Amino acid sequence: MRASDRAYALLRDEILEWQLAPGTILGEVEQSTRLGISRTPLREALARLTADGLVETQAGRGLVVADASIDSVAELFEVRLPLEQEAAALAARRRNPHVFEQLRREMADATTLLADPRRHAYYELVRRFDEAMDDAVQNTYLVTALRGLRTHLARIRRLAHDNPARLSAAASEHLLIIDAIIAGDESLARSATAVHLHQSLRNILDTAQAPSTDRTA
Amino acid sequence: MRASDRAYALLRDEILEWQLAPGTILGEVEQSTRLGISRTPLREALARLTADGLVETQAGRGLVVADASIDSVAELFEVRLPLEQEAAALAARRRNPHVFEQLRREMADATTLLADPRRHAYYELVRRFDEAMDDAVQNTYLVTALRGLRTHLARIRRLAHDNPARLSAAASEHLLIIDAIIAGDESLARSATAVHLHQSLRNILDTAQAPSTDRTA
DNA sequence: TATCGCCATACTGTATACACATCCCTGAGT
DNA sequence: ACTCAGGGATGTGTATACAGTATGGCGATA
Repeated sequence: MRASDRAYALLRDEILEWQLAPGTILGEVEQSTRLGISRTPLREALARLTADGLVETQAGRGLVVADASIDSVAELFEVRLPLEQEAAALAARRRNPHVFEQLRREMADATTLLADPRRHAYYELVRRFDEAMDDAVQNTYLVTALRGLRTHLARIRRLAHDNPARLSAAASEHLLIIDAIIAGDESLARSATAVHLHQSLRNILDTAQAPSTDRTA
Repeated sequence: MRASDRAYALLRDEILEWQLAPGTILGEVEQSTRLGISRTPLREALARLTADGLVETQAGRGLVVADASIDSVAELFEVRLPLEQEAAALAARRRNPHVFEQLRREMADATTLLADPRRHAYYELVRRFDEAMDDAVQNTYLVTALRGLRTHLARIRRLAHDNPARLSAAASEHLLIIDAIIAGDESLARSATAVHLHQSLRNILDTAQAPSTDRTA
């Protein structure tokens, strides 16, 4: 693997996991030294992160980790809703039923996966669901747009907390979306997606650490 | 201006204007020599173009200009419709009326602008309309997604042809969208956007050079 | 004659050196 | 004491050199 790829993946992870806080200055010399590579591949990594919107050029200070707060989650969902709805509708139209029937079986068993306190298997299942959607949609522009949103969502999600009850409910919502896709019911796919995103947003806002003002622990 | 910026802007223009055909191999040495810069800034430009989706890595051949054909325009509009609709609705909700009232006056005069056979002023007006929308929407994620789509649309548009009749009709459609935004009518903004995109797509498909099969001149 | 293997070449990926701009700190003058 | 100018240091942008890898051609052998 290329050094620039490793640098990109590492910095991306660190930003998404808030190990690099918003506003952190990303000096080329400092970061390349830290990662044990030269400035050339590091610059390439920073360029990609900038294109992703995870890094911004702040006048005078050079590149900094892009700002992010719970306030932007509403903005994010404003775009996510129409895109995920369209994706679900297109998936319902073009899906391979077998793929989603398999996912349906696994999602119906989600309770089992949620027994694990780390919930690794559950998140992996959701990831495979997203992947199956991307594949079924057969629209590279849509998938590209959704990927960008998911990146930012992953970062902001870290400010909120999942609990087993919410994840169990989310699994049920996913199940309905999958049913709609299998049935080829575009209208239901849109509605079920709207429901899921609504509940997801509510959970994030309800469990979020307070924005701007310090939380009173 | 940085050399990498110039290289990016130039290559981007050449790709959008089909001076660099899809599949063209972009060798680093060849291109950096042609543009009179070293490989370092050229690589940065190519990285940005890759992020834009205008350049792809083709296994074995390195970087090539991304494929594009009239076939992908349907895909493009599948994403464009929900995004532009949401943008129009948000703009109707958050707009500054004065900005759009000014645009309305100019758009109502579009016939005058269309007298110029190069239609420079007309395209400039449409560009300012898009800009006003982006500003009114107040959602960076949505604007980013739309910008990406517009880039690809600009490239594919070159395969079709505008005529004065179509542009005049398009101006009327824009006018209705602007009216809806000024009135704060989100529903009408969505519908008027759907109408405009439908007609726009139809025009592109009707006037497009034949896809895949050679046109019989 | 066809296929396999080897060698030369070309190109990408990385490191490093250099040029230029900018910002901050210090010192002197008002 | 405050301000402005100069200089040093730090950092980005670009060029170039070097290393490693992959590819294409050519030759030899079956």
